[in-house]
Amino acid sequence: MRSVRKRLSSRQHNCNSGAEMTEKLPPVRVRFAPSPTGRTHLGSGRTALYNYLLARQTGGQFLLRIEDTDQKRYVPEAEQELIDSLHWLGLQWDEGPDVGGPYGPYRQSDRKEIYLEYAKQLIEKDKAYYCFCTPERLAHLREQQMQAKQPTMYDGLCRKLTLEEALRRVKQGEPHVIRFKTPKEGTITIRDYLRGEITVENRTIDDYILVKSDGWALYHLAAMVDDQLMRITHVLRSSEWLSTFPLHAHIIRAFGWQEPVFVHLSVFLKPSGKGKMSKRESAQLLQDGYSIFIKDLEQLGYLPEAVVNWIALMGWSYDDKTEFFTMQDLIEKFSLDHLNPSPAAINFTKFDHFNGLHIRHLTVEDLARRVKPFLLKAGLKVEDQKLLQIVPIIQERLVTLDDAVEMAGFFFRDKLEYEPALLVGKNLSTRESFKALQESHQLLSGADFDDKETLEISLRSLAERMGLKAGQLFGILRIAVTGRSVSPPLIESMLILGKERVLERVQAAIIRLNEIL
RNA sequence: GCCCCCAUCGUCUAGGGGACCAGGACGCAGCCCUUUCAAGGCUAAAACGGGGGUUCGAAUCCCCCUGGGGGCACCA
Repeated sequence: MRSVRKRLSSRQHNCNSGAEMTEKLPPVRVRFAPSPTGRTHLGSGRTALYNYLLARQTGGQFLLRIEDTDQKRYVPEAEQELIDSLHWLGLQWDEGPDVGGPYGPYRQSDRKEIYLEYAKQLIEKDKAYYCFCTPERLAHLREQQMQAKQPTMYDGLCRKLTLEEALRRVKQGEPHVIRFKTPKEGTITIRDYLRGEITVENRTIDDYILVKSDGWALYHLAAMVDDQLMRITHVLRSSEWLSTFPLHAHIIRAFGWQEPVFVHLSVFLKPSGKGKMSKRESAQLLQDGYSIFIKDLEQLGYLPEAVVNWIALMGWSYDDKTEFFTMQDLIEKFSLDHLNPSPAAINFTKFDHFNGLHIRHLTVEDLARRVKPFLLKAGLKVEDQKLLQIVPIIQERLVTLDDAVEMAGFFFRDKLEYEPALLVGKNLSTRESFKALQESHQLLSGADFDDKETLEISLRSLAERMGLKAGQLFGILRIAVTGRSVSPPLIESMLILGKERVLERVQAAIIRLNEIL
């Protein structure tokens, strides 16, 4: 059963007399807390999006918190890419490292002392302890446990130390970490919004390290402290965190804090549905014109609107038919209650469909504005006035913005390149095709290029007079005028191109065909 | 190996015990429209992983199996 509403209603049935309704939440405080260690991908984008939607819908706040406590893995470019990606998607945060806010700093590397302070509180409460075991001993221990087919966890050696003894060794400068003192008996019951209650035996939860020997806190401590201090009400995060969720609950309870609502979002699987995306597969994807990295998508000619619509629907649905959503629609309609806990395979073909859909929803001016950089990048000399005329005839044919280069490039090129043999019409001889071009040129020279209907009628009657099908004639002219066997509608293209250039091109075609006659 | 989560067409999904010989979308196939390609319209093929329960009745609730996924760091 995938619907969460059902779980909730059965749970709340007793106190609710069964009158279950989807109600709007009071204002939430939510956060997106990425670690700038690599490129920003679709999964992060979706997590950020859902958080953002919830904040906007309820009139709450959306915060950006940078989780950079691990200096070894920090990549400066990653943070810039992250920010660019979120902006491109249209997500703005209310509080964050760049915009500030009342609960800062929003960069964990600026909060080192805070975490240390809270770690010490836990030690005082006997909920954490100093551990002096070396990484070597730990690695060795793990190896032994693996071999013995035992669960791999800390054996609790330093847990037995008295606080006095530990403090003495700390004072002597002995390297140490701080570990959480997980209860070893009983169970803990935690609640994930999508999955309901999960009960775990405490003995399966490790004494995780909270503070490393270099004094930096690990995620488990830092994130819990920050969420509390920043007054976070709902934590929407990747389900990769589900396995450490019991630990997190223990930490929160050890402080005596109230737990935010936890929502663990399903992960994205690679298109085959077998496992997460790997480096190698990402490279292959790019070859095919796709990418899981948001920044790449922009360059490949995808619309942020389409990305948002697409990823919103991977793991969430509104009803049994609506599929087109703008950001505004999503803000209004998004609900935690229609989230799907099972993993979803990424489907780029569907993404293409959404991109086309959103392209078709753009105004002509907007689409022209967005297509232009792609044409320029291809080295085309774009005239704005002409582009505005072209856009309506290519709009419904574009899958990505980049497609415009192939589709409309002929409007902006001086010379067309194509195989002369293409000028031979379907089921026609070279001579017949040559004749058709000559006749066309003559007709076009005297034609009026202001009216589509008239021009089309004249060309059709020319075809008829020559005993050709309209399609045969149009096919030849299409090559002559656009250089392609597939193009936007021919007559409209000719009108936009203008009489002079059309005649030039037909003339050039006659010459070329003459060469292979 | 250990722990946890998940399970409806190929894929994304609808499904709140009877309204379901399971609905929508992408893709695929066919047809219509048509100067090519699209877009649009119509039609088709396509799923409740298996086994046990509970119930008058199960895609829906429970258990087991199987399959899939995630985690098991002085990463996040």
